[in-house]
Amino acid sequence: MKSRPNTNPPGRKKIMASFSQLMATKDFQSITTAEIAGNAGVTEGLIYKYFTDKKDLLYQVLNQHFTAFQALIEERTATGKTCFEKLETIIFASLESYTQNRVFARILLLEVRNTPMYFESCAYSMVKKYAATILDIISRGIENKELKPDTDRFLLQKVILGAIEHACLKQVIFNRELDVTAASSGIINIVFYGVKNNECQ
Amino acid sequence: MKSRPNTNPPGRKKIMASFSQLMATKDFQSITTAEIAGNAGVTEGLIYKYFTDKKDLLYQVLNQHFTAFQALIEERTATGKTCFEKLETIIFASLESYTQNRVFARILLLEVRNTPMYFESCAYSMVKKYAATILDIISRGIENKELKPDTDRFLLQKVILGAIEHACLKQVIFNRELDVTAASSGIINIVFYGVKNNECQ
DNA sequence: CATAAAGGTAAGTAACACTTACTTACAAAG
DNA sequence: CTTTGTAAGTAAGTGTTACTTACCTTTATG
Repeated sequence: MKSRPNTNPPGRKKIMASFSQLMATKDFQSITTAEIAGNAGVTEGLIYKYFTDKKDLLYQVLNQHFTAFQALIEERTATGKTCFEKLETIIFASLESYTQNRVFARILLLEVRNTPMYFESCAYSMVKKYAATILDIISRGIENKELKPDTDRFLLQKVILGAIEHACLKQVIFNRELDVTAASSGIINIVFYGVKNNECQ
Repeated sequence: MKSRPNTNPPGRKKIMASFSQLMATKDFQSITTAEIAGNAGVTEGLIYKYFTDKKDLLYQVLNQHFTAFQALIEERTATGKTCFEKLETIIFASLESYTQNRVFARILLLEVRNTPMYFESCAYSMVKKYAATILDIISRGIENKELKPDTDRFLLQKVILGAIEHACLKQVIFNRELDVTAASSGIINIVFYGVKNNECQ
């Protein structure tokens, strides 16, 4: 009675790949299970051997992408020194990931949030971990006096998260190009130095 | 042959009201056309006399809410004097609307963006108008030297839009309370003055 | 080699968005 | 007062599609 190693069966991999490929050109709703199966070269029933739901398939694909993304983030932010540098790195990496992997971005920013079930999925816990990373950098920035002591950590976190999303939202939706470097340095400059003009007029 | 006035038939109104009511407790996908009709006291077929689609119904309801919202925004921003005040007003009004009208917020922030069709709807042109209002305030702020001359207007617009959204996203999703005053003044302070600590340490 | 479990298939089902063909109300024109 | 054209509303389908159930096939090991 051997407990077979948790191998990822070829059918399962094919289904996820097929689905990812379809998501590159169509939205979730208009992709049918028949289409996913046909494109993967398996039967429709097999989808439900590995995924409870069509939505579950979506979450699993998102989770797969997010796992790679989170690893990248953690690796890169380890090297940064100041709070400023770390936040710029994380913003840059986020925007870069979103623009280089439009499927990932489209799923995360446009397709999953409409279902309550998502917020109980493992994909969402990855998002929470990502958000926590940002919050942690902010907290340390306050501690070492790099940031103003009365900074609202949670609000700053939300401003940064929102800025990242909206900086690439239009580009992701309409498949346009984005200058990642300019956007990330622009965001971090606004948030750090503010936009108020202090020069004498 | 009298051209009857463009009256809004009772059936149409009942359908929109019924749908709005259902959206308060359920997500779009799990609301059925039979449910909408039953709750409205009409037959299913009538929905398709007034709306091309279930999605079209969603957009029309959103548009209705947004029209009221945009009127509010325009009325209030007229009174503000400085760029700072105007932006604070618009952020406050947005957050207030989102928290007071959760259905509107849920539709706008979570339910519509997943379909390409939305971006051709009249509801989306309202959103563009709203975003243009913010951009206009920023542009004037740069002109009259209230904002730094090298401010990236479009990026600042995105930071503000993103901040508004993320400031209330969690509250909208999980139906929690939000301190609108604290959030809006917090956002505007971060964006105007920045979070960098300039005090001598 | 028996067998148990995982990998995979094929046919079917229920639900639901949307259609079609029809009826009723009603406001003017003749 | 009748005719007529149109808008409001109904009732009974229909095709598609997500999901199920029962079944076959391969493989690995006790």
